[in-house]
Amino acid sequence: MNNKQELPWDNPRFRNWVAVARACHSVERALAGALAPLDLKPAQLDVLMNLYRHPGMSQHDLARKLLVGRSNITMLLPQLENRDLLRRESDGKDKRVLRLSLTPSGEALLMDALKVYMGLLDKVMEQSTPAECDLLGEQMRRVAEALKVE
Amino acid sequence: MNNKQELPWDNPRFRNWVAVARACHSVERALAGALAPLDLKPAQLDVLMNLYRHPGMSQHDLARKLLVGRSNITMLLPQLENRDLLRRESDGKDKRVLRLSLTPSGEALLMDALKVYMGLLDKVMEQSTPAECDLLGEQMRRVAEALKVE
DNA sequence: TGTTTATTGTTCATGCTTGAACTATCATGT
DNA sequence: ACATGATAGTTCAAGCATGAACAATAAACA
Repeated sequence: MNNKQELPWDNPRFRNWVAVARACHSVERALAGALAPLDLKPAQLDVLMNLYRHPGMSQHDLARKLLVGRSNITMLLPQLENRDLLRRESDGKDKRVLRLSLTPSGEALLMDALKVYMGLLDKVMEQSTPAECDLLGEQMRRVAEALKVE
Repeated sequence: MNNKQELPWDNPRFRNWVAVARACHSVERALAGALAPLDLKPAQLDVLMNLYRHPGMSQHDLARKLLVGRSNITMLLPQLENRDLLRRESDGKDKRVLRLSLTPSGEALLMDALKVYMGLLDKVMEQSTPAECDLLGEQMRRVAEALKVE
């Protein structure tokens, strides 16, 4: 009756997910270092990326996209707004919401940051074929989906 | 000359890594919620897991394993020690280091927490075959390795 | 031996994230 | 129109993680 027989480390899901978490953590920290010269942090880059793809977003929608509290957005945006990287314009129809969009300099900084990010990912995923890479993304999208609605 | 042609979102590595990061974030938050009844946080679970597998570790080694600063460990351990989940015993040969090990109740709590963790992973990775799962882990170990030595 | 350098763990100030309470605005239903 | 409830954003206190500076100890070497 050795309980090691049922240890999670013998389970593929567990063992491999631990690797996912570690890799994610490593990349996050490496990204933070690589973005430092741009005076940008990963969380701020996430904001810029989402505003680039979804201009006119509200803060609430942005918070949901980033899986983060609304108050976090409130604390995050003024820094970027003061650096003239994004605009917050109040919606004409609903005076509660603020519509977010990148300024040209915000877009320019985003492009620089994305080059940095891509450089890091190219180095880090060098050994994965495009097919493996797509399979990876597919699994991860399923994982995120499984946690979405609940 | 549309710069969208070279946007990172068209690049498999970028697009799929974004999915990895999002999934990781989701699982982390779901795990935090699932562990709440045990009054345990993901970072604390990481500590218990590592001490279970590597009893007698020093705080420095633990910090490196967890990809975290030493001061973080210093702030993290007293909570767990006060709950009688782990012991810190000074090394006889080197009076600087503290040897860490789980107490029986620490091990018991770890087992409970692992059941919770496994339950979450089973739900979340339900759609991935063992082979896919292993490939996933293999890629992630390569990613972590690529960031290791530098 | 004595001096210099490295390493372990701690302390502390800083910044980030969270969740709860709050205000202002809109939507619903009577 | 009016009451009720829902939603967007803010404020605030609390908890975590970080990195720099520090004390104690060990290692390297003259």
